[in-house]
Amino acid sequence: MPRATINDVADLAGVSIKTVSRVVNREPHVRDATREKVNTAISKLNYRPNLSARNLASHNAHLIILVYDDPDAYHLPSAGFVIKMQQGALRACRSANYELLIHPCDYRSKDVGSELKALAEQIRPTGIVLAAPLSNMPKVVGAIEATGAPFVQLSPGQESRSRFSVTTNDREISAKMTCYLASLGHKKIAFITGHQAHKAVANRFEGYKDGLLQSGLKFSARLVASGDNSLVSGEMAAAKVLEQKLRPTAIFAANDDMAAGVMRYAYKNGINVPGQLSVAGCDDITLAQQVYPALTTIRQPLAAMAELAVMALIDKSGPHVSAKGAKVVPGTLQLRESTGPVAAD
Amino acid sequence: MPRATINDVADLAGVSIKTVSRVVNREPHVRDATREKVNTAISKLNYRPNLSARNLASHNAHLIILVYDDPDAYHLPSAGFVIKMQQGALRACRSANYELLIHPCDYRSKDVGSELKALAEQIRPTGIVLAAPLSNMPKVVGAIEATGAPFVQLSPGQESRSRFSVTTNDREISAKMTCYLASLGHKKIAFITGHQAHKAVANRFEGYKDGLLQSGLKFSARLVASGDNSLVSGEMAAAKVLEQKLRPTAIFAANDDMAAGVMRYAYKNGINVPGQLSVAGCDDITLAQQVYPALTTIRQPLAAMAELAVMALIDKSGPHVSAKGAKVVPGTLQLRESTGPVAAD
DNA sequence: GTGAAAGCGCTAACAC
DNA sequence: GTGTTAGCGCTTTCAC
Repeated sequence: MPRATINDVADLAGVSIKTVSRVVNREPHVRDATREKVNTAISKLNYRPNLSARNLASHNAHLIILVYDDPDAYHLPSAGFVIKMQQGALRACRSANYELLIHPCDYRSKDVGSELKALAEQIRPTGIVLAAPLSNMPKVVGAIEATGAPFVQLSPGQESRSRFSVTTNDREISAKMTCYLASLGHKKIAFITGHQAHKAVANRFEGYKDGLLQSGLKFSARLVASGDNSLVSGEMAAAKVLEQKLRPTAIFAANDDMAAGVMRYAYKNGINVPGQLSVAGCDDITLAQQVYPALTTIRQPLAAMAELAVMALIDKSGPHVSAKGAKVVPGTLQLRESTGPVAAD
Repeated sequence: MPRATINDVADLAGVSIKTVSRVVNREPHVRDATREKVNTAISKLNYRPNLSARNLASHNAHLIILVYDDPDAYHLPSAGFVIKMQQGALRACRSANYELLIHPCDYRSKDVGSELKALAEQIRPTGIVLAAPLSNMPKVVGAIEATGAPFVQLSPGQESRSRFSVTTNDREISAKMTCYLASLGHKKIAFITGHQAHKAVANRFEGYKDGLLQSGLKFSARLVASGDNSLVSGEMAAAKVLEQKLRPTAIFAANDDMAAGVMRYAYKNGINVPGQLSVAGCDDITLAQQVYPALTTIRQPLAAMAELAVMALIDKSGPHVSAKGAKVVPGTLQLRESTGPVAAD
């Protein structure tokens, strides 16, 4: 049987289609009795509004596009990271009866800009959520801005006063983690930096330096190694900082994957964690609880951030894209088993 | 500026909108010269067809819904598992200019059936891809079937002749893995079963038994422990089979998460892998290469399966939903470092 | 409070 | 080969 239309409902309820439309869209100015009649007809006919028709007439696709770097293309976002984002975005979409379209892409491709431009023009979504590191690439942001589609940047690394973004307190919380390690008695705390393209991750390095300062510790370049956010790079960075005279007793990695790499190095080389070496990460992805011992890390409120971003796009109440500026959802320390007091010499 | 419509293009090219429509949809019966003119106008105006209008007129949403169990709700699908599925589905969608809508849900909820029914009726997608374990729940499958929406079951565990499904050779390949372990000299090979709801995972247990038979080994219930697909359950299952007199020298887990749990147990208890214990998993999720030593496992061609499922929904050529029956995409053994020859006594 | 009429931008069916 | 004419099912505008 063909699906019931707004006309069928109107006929059955003995009203005009406009009234049905009002009821469906929860508009005011409908008498309760009328509303009742219409609702009865709706459920009797099992009526559901046709989205395409609604979108065509209202010039609103009722659709959000979530754009992020493809976990397969490189090792930037881990699968758990993406899933968390999707969950937050979906939560917001569902509560407002919007649909979510996902669009992973390769941030390294020359054409991301035009690819996303075409996407926005083709779909004409209600809004776009742009995840890091795409959110901190001027070419990408510029391309989307040019289409006129409303968009929110997730963790752009550096806020723009003229756009709307949602971030977390990377720098502050990283300082706090560093202070925590120092409070355990660690004097030589190494840091593994993350991927170049990812500005938000770079902020964590600044936080590390802040933390050293706050704890009265001296910064040493020899206690810093660079990674690219991947587990292997963490493993190699661990080798670099641990195979030298100035040997750290704690390592703080800019993300969990690299921290897991550090633990893998420790395991291979018979170094006890946290007995001989404390390890801390950042993000709190699933992996953090799968490694042994479970990883002390910084819980990044990714789902909440994505949810807030979508809300800003679709909700009239609450913070709105048009407001510009940055909304900060603070992260928190997750103390687990991979960190402990410094060993007596 | 408002977006160009098909009328603008027709005007500029000096043809009718129908001709423009033909060019856009790559229909035949258009002279090359005319096509050329239209294409020029299209790019000059940067014209993109309005999807809502197209869908409304053509009664096709050009949209696929991917339904799977929410990784957050329980520990059934790991994030990597979901991402792989999404990637395959997206690949197929993009090549055909379809959009993908994701819909994670909780398979344990009483209302999944009606939830999915409402979804299908509301969106009226071109088709639905239903992942395991939802794909093997009669209530869920029945609800979707009732809407009349075309759908494909992913790994339903047991094939139906009256529906279309895409599966992998769980049983055969698990037998092969068991034989491989036996070929390394292992005589006592334990198995950790997976989650009840997941029929496809149960097939792996059958494959394990087949493999024992093929290798001339005897099945013993004491070498079997049950898990629920989660890492912790694998850890507990390892404890069960290893803390007994009939101690296995190899453990084959029905998925990678549980295999990682086994390795975690081994690590905690000073058991060398693969020196004293060989460990094998199934799925080949990212985690398999993140644990140390890297996990020998069965590579499940999840992306390929999802891609094939979507193709069946949208592509006229190639296998089509209407064909019914099951398409099998074979898995393969991934030999890594967690398995080795049995230790001399 | 409610309704009538006019589209939204496209495809389908059929004419030429 | 190409064009004309009707809708698709809804929202919008404005009248009452």
